[in-house]
Amino acid sequence: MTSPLRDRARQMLKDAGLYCTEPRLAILQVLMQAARPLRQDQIGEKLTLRALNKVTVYRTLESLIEVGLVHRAFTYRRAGYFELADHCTEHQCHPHFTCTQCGVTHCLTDILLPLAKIAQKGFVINRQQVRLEGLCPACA
Amino acid sequence: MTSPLRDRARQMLKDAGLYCTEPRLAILQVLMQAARPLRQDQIGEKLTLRALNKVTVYRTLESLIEVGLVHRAFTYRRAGYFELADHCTEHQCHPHFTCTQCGVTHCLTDILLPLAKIAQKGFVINRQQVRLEGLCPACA
DNA sequence: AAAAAATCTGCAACTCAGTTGCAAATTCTG
DNA sequence: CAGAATTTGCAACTGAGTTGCAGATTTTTT
Repeated sequence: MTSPLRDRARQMLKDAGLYCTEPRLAILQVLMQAARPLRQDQIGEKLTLRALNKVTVYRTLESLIEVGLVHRAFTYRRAGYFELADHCTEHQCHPHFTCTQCGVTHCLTDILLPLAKIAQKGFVINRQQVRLEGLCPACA
Repeated sequence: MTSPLRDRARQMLKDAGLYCTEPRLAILQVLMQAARPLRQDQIGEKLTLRALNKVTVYRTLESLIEVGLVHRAFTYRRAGYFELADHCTEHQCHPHFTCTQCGVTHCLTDILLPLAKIAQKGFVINRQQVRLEGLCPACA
């Protein structure tokens, strides 16, 4: 029960200082083969060897995130926050910067993405959102 | 019970072709005065005239989104999706493009934001995520 | 301005993602 | 291999967001 993929996963866990357990190996392998961000339940479905309790999946993901092997990805649905579309054009919204200290959101209007470059490659953009988090000048 | 803010809200609803109701006026006004994206419960708390059922708040936000007056904003927590951090440096993750048709996520490595420009203004960036949605070349 | 039509609101009950406490199982260390 | 440290699974829970439906409100029609 070994494979190059599995060995790489094992090494990643070792390097990160995490216990090398079956659930972690399995989940890491699923993510390494994924072509897109996956939800907890989608990860569960892709597990071949044995089913894992969803609590385990969530906790495993949490540890993998903690050591920097995995991160969370956004989607428009289930975003949880709402704001006026005020400063946004049809397909593009000004990049936002949210200060993790004071919570205020700044609109960085001059840091727009070079959309033309993307369109040039044949991508049709229907929704764009850029989000930055950190400390604003006042809190830094 | 009228004010410039309220009048603007009223006009926005009218222009959008929505019934001009008390809950919609109230919620729109809250969002117009907000310095940051708000959750449903935070919006509820800021309502001064009268309390609104959370179902009403959610449905109102949904209609406002439908007509383009409001949009959803991301946060790292509660993102719901997970992916390997593989291609990401410490504070910066490659811009992602997700095709709404086939669901595949592409990494657009050469469309990075000019981070230096932002740092120059005194912002400290701890987390950055750029997400694009639309049609990929194969699906367009 | 009243009545009819269209739409919206609130309630109660529900679904579904994600969390918590704890005992049993697994992994690492010496 | 034994003991210590950590992880896993279960069951039960929390909290965001949804649904059906009856009653209320807004707009349109006359």
